[in-house]
Amino acid sequence: MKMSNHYKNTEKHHVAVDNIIFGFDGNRLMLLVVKRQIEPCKGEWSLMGGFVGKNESLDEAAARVVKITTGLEDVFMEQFFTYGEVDRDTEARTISVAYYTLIRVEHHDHALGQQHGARWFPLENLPHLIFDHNQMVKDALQVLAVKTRNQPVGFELLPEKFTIPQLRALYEAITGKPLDPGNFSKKLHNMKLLTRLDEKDKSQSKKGAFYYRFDKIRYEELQKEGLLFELK
Amino acid sequence: MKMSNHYKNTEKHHVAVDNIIFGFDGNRLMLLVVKRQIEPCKGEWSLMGGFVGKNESLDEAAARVVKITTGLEDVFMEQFFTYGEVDRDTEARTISVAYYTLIRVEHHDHALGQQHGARWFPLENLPHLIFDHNQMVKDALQVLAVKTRNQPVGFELLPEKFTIPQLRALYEAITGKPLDPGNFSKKLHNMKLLTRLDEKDKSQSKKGAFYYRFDKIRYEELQKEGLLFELK
DNA sequence: ACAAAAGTGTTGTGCGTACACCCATGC
DNA sequence: GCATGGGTGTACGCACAACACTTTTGT
Repeated sequence: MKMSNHYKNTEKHHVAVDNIIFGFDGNRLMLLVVKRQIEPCKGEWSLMGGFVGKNESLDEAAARVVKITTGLEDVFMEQFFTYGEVDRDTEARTISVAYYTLIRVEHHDHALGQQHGARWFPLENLPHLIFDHNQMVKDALQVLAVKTRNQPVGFELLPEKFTIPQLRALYEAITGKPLDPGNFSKKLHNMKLLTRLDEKDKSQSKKGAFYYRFDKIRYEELQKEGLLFELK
Repeated sequence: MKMSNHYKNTEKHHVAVDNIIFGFDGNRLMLLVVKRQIEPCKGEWSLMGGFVGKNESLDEAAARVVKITTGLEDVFMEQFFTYGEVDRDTEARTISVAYYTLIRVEHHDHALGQQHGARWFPLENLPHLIFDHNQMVKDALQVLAVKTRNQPVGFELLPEKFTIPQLRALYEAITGKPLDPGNFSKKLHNMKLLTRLDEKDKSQSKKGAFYYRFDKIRYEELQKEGLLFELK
């Protein structure tokens, strides 16, 4: 353990991570929020978050809070902004590094969730959240919407097997705008990131929509070639 | 002053801001770095940064460090990532919120800069910087390059009056790729964001290139209409 | 006259959009 | 057989890339 410290006279701050955890129920984009377990604002709705530990990186802290409520590891997660207004936390100055996370709702451990007062809300019908958490959600959604335009984000939110109309519904939920079914379908096929299965979902139509799987291998190949991130 | 504090048993951390300050000398993209004035690594090259004060927001801290070395206020500045690996600072755990800033080199107060050991380096010829600062520069440049594709960033780096070839050189420096002079020129005119002056710069060619001014009013109009940020 | 850079014109191509139309099937 | 959503085909336009070509003027 190091003894001398040239920074010892400089201010220290509470640092938290807050995680905007998105899910998708097939129609609507959902958000996982929790009943806050500590004062202040104990019992109010809040994003899932936590203080950054002494020997824990930011990414580790963000992953930790996801695991606590959902039981999931290795999920898609991205830091997007750090909130540092002096008075954002009513108790004491806290700087919060915000992440958003995309998970499959059905993978999530509901028992564990309930234990921690977690609950899914549809995005368009969120309760009031503490501090600046509602703003964080808005910002996260916007970042997600921008990403969507250039990158095939969103597969993380769907089941292993999904239909193109399901994927379209997800994109409509993210961007808030209707998409042309035909064009969407063709675009996806052009990307060649999906593998069609010999099975149809007939719950939505008589004809039925083919199930697909996301072709991760091909995705990684394309990324290596830099084709996806490149807007040309 | 609040006495009770429910967070009092939670860890606190040093929090810094580091600012990637870009400038442009007409040909090359430049970076402002300083000789570090505190231990550890005193005397080594470093990004301009500082610890976040007790009653100071992150944005305020980032603006403060810009002003210290350049004398400038109200510059274009954007937070882009927070670095929180446990060992990134060799002295003590420090979480750093990184910003990038675009300034006009000629506006910058050189005397003030020298006083603080500041110096401009061309981006392609940077010295070794402390900690993860070289990585920060890389990341900042990539963010800037992505932004460039959808938004007319970069005017902040040029003088009031500039020629289209100058602007093109800047974009080439940011993206690292050559651009077609003719197409670039036409594209800019189509945007209608520039006002042509009755004056030419003949230093680069016999024919001379017209000077332009950035039409901020028109820019703000377009932004309001959401035309610029929209990739459609 | 010539060189050299600024800038315009011309054409091809690929992609997104709009939308008509065909397909499969349960009722 | 008809309604319903899934999916294909087609036509148009725009934005961009490629590049030939004109303009300007110092030497």
